[in-house]
Amino acid sequence: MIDDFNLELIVQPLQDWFAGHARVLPWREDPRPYYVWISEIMLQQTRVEAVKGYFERFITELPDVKALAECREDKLLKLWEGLGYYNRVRNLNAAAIQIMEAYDGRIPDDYQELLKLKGIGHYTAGAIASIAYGKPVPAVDGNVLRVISRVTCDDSDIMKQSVRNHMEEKLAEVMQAEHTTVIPGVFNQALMELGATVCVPNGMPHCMECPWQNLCEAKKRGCIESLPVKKKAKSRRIEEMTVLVIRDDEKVAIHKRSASGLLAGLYELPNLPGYMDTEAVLSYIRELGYAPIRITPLADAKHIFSHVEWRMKGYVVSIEEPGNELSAEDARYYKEQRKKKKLVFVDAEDAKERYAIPAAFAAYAGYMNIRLGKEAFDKKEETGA
DNA sequence: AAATCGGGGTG
DNA sequence: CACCCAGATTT
Repeated sequence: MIDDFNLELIVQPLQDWFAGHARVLPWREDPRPYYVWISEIMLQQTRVEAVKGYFERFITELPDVKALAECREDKLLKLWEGLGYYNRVRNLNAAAIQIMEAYDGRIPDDYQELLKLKGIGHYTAGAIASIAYGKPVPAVDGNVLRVISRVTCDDSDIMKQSVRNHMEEKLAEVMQAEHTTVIPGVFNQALMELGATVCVPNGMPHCMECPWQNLCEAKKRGCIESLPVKKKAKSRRIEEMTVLVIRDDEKVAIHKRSASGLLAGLYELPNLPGYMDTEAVLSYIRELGYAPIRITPLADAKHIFSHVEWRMKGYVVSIEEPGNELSAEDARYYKEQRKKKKLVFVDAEDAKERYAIPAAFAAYAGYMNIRLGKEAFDKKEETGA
């Protein structure tokens, strides 16, 4: 139990260990508030390795709060493309505007003020206040929940908000004690570093490398593998859909998703609910007023989100613009249809440079001559772009 | 309190 | 395949 454990004991071994084992990370080289903020938002539910490249590109492109506040949404989404949880970057933009208007462009150093900013919750407010400003407030993330529940051998369900609040309180007491040796930014980062590199979530923790190996209650009692306790997540629902690569000689059709919901505001390949056969696809294409020349079925694909699984059937449809055999009335009707479906024809270069397209369509990206997801980012790293 | 919101690494 | 990750917001 966390209440039966003297948390003062963990401070010095942890901070000493961190001094020799902190990873070198881009946002640690210059922990100015703006860099801490951006990195913490990117790191939400996202691994350090995935964030590194995005962080460097983001701060180069948008070096300060003002630049972030003035950036347009399409560019923000493009900078975030592949990172996921796209509301994070919209919230960054909204918060930057808040900071410009209410805080004269300066990121607040107070925990309660930070909490008022869009996209900043308990964890991130604590991280910014402690790492960038040295304030003694906790930053409890998944690593900290795991590490503390193990060292104190606490079997409370860490999915419950009440358990998280209680852990924050206990850590706040330690950090704000009278003659504490806690260095807030070091202490919080060290807890997370220990969780990420030693007291790991997958597989066996590396207890022989742990600065707490002689005081860890879970290790003493041999219950490390049963901690932390987490209620199981609900299983995913499955959605079947048909994805279309509609193209002529030079361009391919894309579609802007709705402003709310899954992948809000991103561009996608046109798709239809359910599995459709060749004939159904061809009649859909004709409804749009295009003349299909050839249709080729593609390999089935699957994409897994946290709470949904897409099972996709794909087709490449080559089309040509209808000639002047169309009556003026028909031409008008078709134009209306396309507008209603919000299809945009772009060439591959534009799709790659300007439009944020989620990794869910990576399996079919090759047919539009672009790359998506991790492949896209690795490719950019190679070419130094 | 439960659902929503991405994508990739790992055993 | 399941689980998890430097979580926040909405319902």
